[in-house]
Order: sequence, then structure tokens, then C-alpha cells
Amino acid sequence: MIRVFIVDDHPVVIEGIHSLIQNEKGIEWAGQAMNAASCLGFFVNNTADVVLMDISMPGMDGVELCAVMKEKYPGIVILGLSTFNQGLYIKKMMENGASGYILKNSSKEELINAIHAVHNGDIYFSGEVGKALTEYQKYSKKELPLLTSREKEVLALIAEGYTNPQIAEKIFLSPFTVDSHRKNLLAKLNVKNTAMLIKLAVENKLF
Amino acid sequence: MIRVFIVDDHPVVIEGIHSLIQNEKGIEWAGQAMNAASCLGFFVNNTADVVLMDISMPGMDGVELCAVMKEKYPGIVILGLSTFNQGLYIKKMMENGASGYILKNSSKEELINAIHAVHNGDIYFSGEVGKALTEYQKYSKKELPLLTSREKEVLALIAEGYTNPQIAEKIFLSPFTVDSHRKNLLAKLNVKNTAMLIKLAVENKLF
DNA sequence: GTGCCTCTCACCCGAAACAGTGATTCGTAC
DNA sequence: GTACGAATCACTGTTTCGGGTGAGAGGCAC
Repeated sequence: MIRVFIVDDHPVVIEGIHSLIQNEKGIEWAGQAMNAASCLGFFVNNTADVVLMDISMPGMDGVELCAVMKEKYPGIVILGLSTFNQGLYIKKMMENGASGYILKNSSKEELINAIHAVHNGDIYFSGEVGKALTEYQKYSKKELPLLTSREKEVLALIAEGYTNPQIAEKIFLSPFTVDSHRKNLLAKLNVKNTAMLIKLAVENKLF
Repeated sequence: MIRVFIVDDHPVVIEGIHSLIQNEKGIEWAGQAMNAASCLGFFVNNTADVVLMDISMPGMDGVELCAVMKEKYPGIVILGLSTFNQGLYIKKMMENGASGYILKNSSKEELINAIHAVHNGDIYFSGEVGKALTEYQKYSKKELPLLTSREKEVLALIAEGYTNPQIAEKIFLSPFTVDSHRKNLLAKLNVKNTAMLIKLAVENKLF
């Protein structure tokens, strides 16, 4: 029996999901909350197996609540829930420990499938959400000029904290040469100092 | 009818999966390849709906091949496949556009489920893999000292490429103060220059 | 009220980064 | 064979960073 708890600030949604999963064999209604605080309060003295969690709520939002819940109760599985389909939030939610994500307008089958899948330890995204996520990833990849192999090599060493002279010694080059590569990196990637360079490099996995 | 293609350098695995999915209604065997080059060759004149792709192969590995395939044929869905269960590779594979991931010792049901799920646009991880991924994420989060709000503020501005004097002007502080915060950041996070600082900050989302 | 931390400001100094300019070698592509 | 980019090296400045050190104001805890 999978005990399902729901956190959502919209009573309509709670009601809707409640009616969808009641009478569903293998699934039990554990309780509900309309904000993060109530949710945390509930879990002081109670528990559940799967938490359906709205991504946008007044006060502490789902993304944050998700992190707190997984920190306190790592065994509880969280399934993100939202009316809108936004890659960035989904990604954040996953990074905070959610096991899946579905839209509120999912069919009953999708909802039941998702609950069983995440309870089973699987990670599950409904089709629409999966699309948004991959589109987001594609979109978030900026078009960046190609770096030469030497440049990537130098870039990696800069990111590890080596200075020009140290890099020069490490890869048997003149410090002047390393400096040249460094300047080319700044110019190519259109940034003005090391901080921007490394931020861009890490975010876009340039090395 | 879902046409399934498999890329794996182990004939045994190809044979095994072939026998598992043959006679499975709705699934059709599109072909096979034992390395990245053969795979790319096949798709010049042919196509498939779902590609089961080994993560570790001689020459170009699955992670890289995955990126190339999704670049050339965005419509083709890729399902990662591996004997071992390593969070880092799974994450990389997903970042390169894979839609799911299963282990080679998955049951027939799991395999069929996964194929249908990813073909449907869902993202699917089998339970064991999901566990590895979340464990990896948990593990990869280093324990870092807490930064004060001012420090986070300064850190964010450094990451955007501002110099100490510019930051000072921006948040109405003395350049000396900004420099102090900057030095505290280096000391607290145990790094020795801006490059390491920003790398650590971006990787751990410190601001 | 005595610690402890945060935030603030200050100065010195050497090292490193950044800007500008220019040059040679080498391979590859047309 | 020439045109181009990658890779190499060189010099000169100016700016910024990073290490060390110190100190005063305000908040909070015990």
C-alpha cells in the first residue's frame, strides 16, 4: 500500500487528485497540506511514501521544500507537480532530490503510473515534461566558438587554480605562450576576466 | 511499431537483447552496431526509433556518440545501457540527450517498459539506476562552509566579472571591504584564486 | 558583559592578470 | 603555393589580485 501525501496551495487540485486516486487499489491517501509549513508539520508525527508536490506555492516554494524534505526524510519519494511546464524549475526540483515530475492535467493513468514508478525507485517524467526538459537543455546550450585543444587544456588548468607560470611548467611551454592562449580564450568567449571565463566554462562544460 | 537499434561492443549483449525483444509485439529489430562508427554509418541510409546504447565502448564511447547522434538526428530516442551503475556517466549521458537508462541485467519487463516509455517521450530510469543517480548527486555535494549574505552577494558579482572597485561602487562599499569579503571567500572555501573560487561556486551553486 | 561573528574600512607589497603589439613555425585546405 | 589558423614565443606597460595585518562598530548568545 503506497501512502500518498499532497502539498498544493490550490484546493481544487487537492480535491481533483484525491478523487482520482481514491478507490485505486494499492494507493492510500496519507494527507494533504496547502503550504510548506503545514507539510513539514505533518511529517513531524506522520509519514508517507510518496509526496506529490506543487512547484509554485506562496512562501517556501516546492523547489525549496523538496530540498528540506529530502534532507530530513531521505526515504520519502517526491513527485513534482505543476500546471506549467518549465524546464528550469523541473531541473532544480530534480537537483533537489525529486524522483519525477508530472503535469497537473495528466490523465489518471499517467498519475497512477508515475506514483508506482517513483515508489518503485524509478525516475519518471511524463512525455510532455520530458520534452520540456530536453528542449530546455538544448536551449540553454549557447552557441560558443570552438576552442582548440591547447586552449581547452589551458582552460582546464586555469580552472584548477594554476597560474600562468605553473601551467607553463606543467605542459612545457613558455609562460608567454600560456598567456597568449589565455588571452585568446578571453577574446574568443567574449569575457573580460578569469571569473567570467570560468563561470562560462563550467556552465557550458567547455573542458 | 517501434524500431529498435542497438550499439554495443559485446556480441553476447546484442544477442541477448535481440532474443528478448524478438516476438515482442510492437517492437521491431532495426539493426545493430558494435562501435560508434558502424552506428553512424547505419544511420546515413537507415533510421530507427529507439537506440539502445552501451555507455562504454572502444574508440568513441557512448557518452560522446550520444551527443553526436542527437545532434544529427534529434528525433531518435536514446536509451543508455550499461553493466555498471555509475552516477557520473549516467548524468553525462543524460546531459548529452539520452532519454533514459537501464542496466544490461534488467528483466525483460523492464527492458520493454523502458523502450515504450522513452519512445512515448517519457524519461525513464530503472530503479537501481535511479538510486545510483540520486546517491551520486548526494555524494557529489561536498560539505561546504556557510557563506554570509554579503559574501554570497560579492561572490555573485565576482562571477559576473566585476572587479573589486566596480563591486564596491555597485553595492556602496569601500573597495577595501569588498577585498576583505573576497579574501574571506578564498579562505573559507579553501581555494587560492578567483578561478578555483568560481569553479567551486558554480559547481555547487553557492549563489 | 564577555565572547564570537559579521561587516566594515585601511595600508603595504609582491605576484598575477590583462592589454597591446608583433613575430615565427607548421600543417592543412583550396 | 598561398592563404589561413593553430601554436609557439617575446616585451612592455597598467590594473587587479592575493597575503598579511590590524582595527572599530554592531548583533547575538550564554
